[in-house]
Amino acid sequence: MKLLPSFFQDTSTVELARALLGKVFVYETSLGIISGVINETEAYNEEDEASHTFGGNRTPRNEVMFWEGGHLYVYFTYGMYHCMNVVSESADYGSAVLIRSVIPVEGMEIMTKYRYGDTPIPVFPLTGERGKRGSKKNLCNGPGKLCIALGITKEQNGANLCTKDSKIYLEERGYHFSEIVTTSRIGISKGQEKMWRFYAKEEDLKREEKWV
DNA sequence: TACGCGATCGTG
DNA sequence: ACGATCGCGTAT
Repeated sequence: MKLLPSFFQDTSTVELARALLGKVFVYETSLGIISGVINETEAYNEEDEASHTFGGNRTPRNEVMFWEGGHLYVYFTYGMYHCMNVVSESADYGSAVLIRSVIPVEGMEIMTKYRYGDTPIPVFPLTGERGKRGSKKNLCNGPGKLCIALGITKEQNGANLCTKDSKIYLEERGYHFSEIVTTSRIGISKGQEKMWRFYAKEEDLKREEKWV
């Protein structure tokens, strides 16, 4: 069952960032289902100097951050990488949660192809040249890496995660982390005082026997 | 129209 | 510690 709009809209962005840990990100692609447990996030909102939307700054690039919670915001950075965010709160308030890492669940073979260039769909930059074959741990542990592994580009920017026929969505599957760490965010200069990064260690991952 | 920088990553 | 590489925002 897909997470509903209320899940994304009825809490603050910082609370949502925490609540997203343990949820499963799912992408139904033409090659098969790709999914992973979210284990690292960061919150960004209009009151935050590090946010694209600081002070209500609304541009073509960050437009999706102002849509209602439950959309996907994808942007391009460092001239090489995409980063993916889950839009939060209500329409016309610019806020989102950056997904920094997931633990692969389904479709690791597809992720490996996307990361290392064995795919017949050669869409992603630099996938063939770099690095060593991904272990489960190394495949999606970073905001740029996970977009390559999951096949997320600007084409998916603005996708609605909550419609009946959406191919990209989030689910509750009973995954649970025993310990959540709260820290300052990575790669920002302003807003370092905000403790808006949340992560869990992979070895803490547990799965309940039953789930809703 | 021009320029400087960045919510990164893998290698050294 | 550093270079790759380009879209976007800000300034001209």
